[in-house]
Amino acid sequence: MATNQLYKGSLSTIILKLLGEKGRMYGYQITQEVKAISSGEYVITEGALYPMLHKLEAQGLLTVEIEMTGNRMRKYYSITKNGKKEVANLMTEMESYIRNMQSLLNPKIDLA
Amino acid sequence: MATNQLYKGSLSTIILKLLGEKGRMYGYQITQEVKAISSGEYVITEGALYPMLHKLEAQGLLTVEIEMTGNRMRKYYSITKNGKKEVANLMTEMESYIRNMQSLLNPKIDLA
DNA sequence: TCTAATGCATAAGCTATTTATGTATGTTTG
DNA sequence: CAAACATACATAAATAGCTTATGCATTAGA
Repeated sequence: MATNQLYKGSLSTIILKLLGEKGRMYGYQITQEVKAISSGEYVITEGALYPMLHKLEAQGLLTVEIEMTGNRMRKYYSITKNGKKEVANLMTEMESYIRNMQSLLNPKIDLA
Repeated sequence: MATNQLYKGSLSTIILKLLGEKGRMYGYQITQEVKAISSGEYVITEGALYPMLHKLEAQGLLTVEIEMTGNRMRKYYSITKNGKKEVANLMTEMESYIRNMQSLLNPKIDLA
């Protein structure tokens, strides 16, 4: 990973939002989806993903169902009611963050 | 700090960009400026600020001049040529981050 | 005169992450 | 058909970027 540090702190927001939009997804699928949407610029590492999924489940924001595709296990995650509340808060924080960054970093806003 | 984790990783970008725009600033002044611009939503702690200023100086991205205002010390920082190169890279990364977040979190973009 | 603000600094601890492994199945390719 | 790569889960150690806590000193305000 020669990538930048900016994505730190946004993983839970991304996971919850994605599950809120797309319905059930399994871990590996989330990594592929995020990589695709970000044009390969954000690659979620497994060491970050799986502990985060377990944490969100432990917090009651996600539920999990294990399914077998042939001999291969998949753990499908879905967002809970509390998860939906939480994602709304996280989205507000993200919007506020982006707004503040734009203020801080683009002082040349055209107010004309 | 009950604040969110999203600001992690953006401190160096903010400092360098601010110094690139405003010219010389001292540490405390940076914290006040950032707090004001973000409407109090981003408060840089001293424990984060000063080590970062020292790090950026050690990397040759900032230079420092000590001045006395009466009996009170101020350390004025200015951006170097290498700092300007670096801030350009960091800005590109920030723009890319924000673009990717908007793709990931606002799937309902009007393409109409 | 006590408190808050200004202005610097560092050390310990926390937390989200990266890096490094590990296990196992399925698919592609030389 | 064997090796490499993709799929799919998992965890532990190390790292990075902070927060929290503390310290010192000057200045302004209640």
